[in-house]
Amino acid sequence: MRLVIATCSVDYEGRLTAHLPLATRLLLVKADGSVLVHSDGGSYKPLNWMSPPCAMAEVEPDEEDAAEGVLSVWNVQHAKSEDRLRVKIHEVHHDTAHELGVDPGLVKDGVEAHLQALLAEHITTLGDGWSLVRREFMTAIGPVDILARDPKGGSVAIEIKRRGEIDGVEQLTRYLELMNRDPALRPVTGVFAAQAIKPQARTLAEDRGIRCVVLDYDQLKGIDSSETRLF
Amino acid sequence: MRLVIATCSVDYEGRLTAHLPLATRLLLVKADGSVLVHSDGGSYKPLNWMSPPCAMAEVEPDEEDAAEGVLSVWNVQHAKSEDRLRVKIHEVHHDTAHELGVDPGLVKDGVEAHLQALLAEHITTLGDGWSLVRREFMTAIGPVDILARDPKGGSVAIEIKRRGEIDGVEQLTRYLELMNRDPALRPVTGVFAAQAIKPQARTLAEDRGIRCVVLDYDQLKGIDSSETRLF
DNA sequence: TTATTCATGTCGAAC
DNA sequence: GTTCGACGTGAATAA
Repeated sequence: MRLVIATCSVDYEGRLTAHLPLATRLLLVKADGSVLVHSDGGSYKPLNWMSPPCAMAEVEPDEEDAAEGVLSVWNVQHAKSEDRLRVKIHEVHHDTAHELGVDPGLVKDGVEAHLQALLAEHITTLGDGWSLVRREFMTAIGPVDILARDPKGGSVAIEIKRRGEIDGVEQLTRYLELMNRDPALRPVTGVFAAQAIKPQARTLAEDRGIRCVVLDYDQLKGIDSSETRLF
Repeated sequence: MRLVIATCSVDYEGRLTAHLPLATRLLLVKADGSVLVHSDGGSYKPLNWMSPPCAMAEVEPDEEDAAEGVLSVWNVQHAKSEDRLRVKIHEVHHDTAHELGVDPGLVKDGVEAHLQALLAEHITTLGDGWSLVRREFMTAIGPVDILARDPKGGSVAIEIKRRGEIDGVEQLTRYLELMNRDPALRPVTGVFAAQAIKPQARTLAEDRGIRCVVLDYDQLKGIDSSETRLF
């Protein structure tokens, strides 16, 4: 990993065209050749970048650039597309390289899969007499998160999202439409479950007869650990 | 901006829980207090991070951590949420700080708005005899990108995306459903226009009688500049 | 402020 | 390799 603090201008050409005027920035060159251009603020997203696979070539500036004070030009070319990043360096304030080795990677917890497991385990969160049929119930257009049975024995398709938005309702609607064509399954009703449901998504869901349920992740986890404690 | 190369472990707690085992990484502390943890590969996305507004406090390790070789602990706390990042530093290989100043920011070109303007200007790309009614035609659930008239005088709602995916078809479908309830507008047909259309989106659109059109950005731009050159 | 949509999205997993 | 959906999505823009 190479760290360069430099006064530079940057141009990107690819899926769009973008330009960064002359200013002092961090240029980060990773072992795989990828380049990030960071300012001293904003978010984790660089001002400009090139993703791997790519190759970085440091070349002499042409006459015109040299006359404008450019010391060096970095041409970063993506290996599989026409995306190209060009960094014109006017002044270098810092330039070091470091050996980091391969990173062991991130361990995550708390995402949709976990929500699905918790709700499947505690399906009675939806009401007394509910039972789990199966998780990841396969249909022609993909798996429904949970297939359950309500107290009256009716089939219920449950779509789980961390954030309940309109596209989740559309997804569940497509599943329901398909499943209700199957004589062996129908009638199938829907439940849209999420940690938070946007008003527009709720309106659309309820308009289509889909029940909306807000899940409390900590509470579901709490049920889990309190039950575990009993045994 | 502070650049630290350190052997460290990192824990994030917030919208999810994540852990990074001990390894050598770049720790980037920006002027606003935000922290990025980068490995020497992957993409522009850090392994872990804290977005502003946040505060970073460097504290002494507790006895247990110290016994495991921790020299220093960074507690990074988000100002408006419970999100917290904790970096346990075992060894520092590099530590420098740099003044960068405020960045003038990025200048972009070539996004959806531009596509919309180009297609509106060259609506006959869709066929001879087509005419523009208006851009951003307002409906109760939001603006339709372009409302046009086909050679037979029929109203056409056009949805433009850079990449045509299923949610764009759903969006257009909702517009069409709504507009076809209006006696003053109906019948309204649909065109789904994008620089590239995913097969699944195309299938869904055509199944619903929506015409799919692939836009060539460079060609549209070319028409533009060649016309300009004539006058 | 909230709500919605865009993104050079990125990323991972199924197919 | 391609397609698909999730993301600590983030960021900008409109309401």
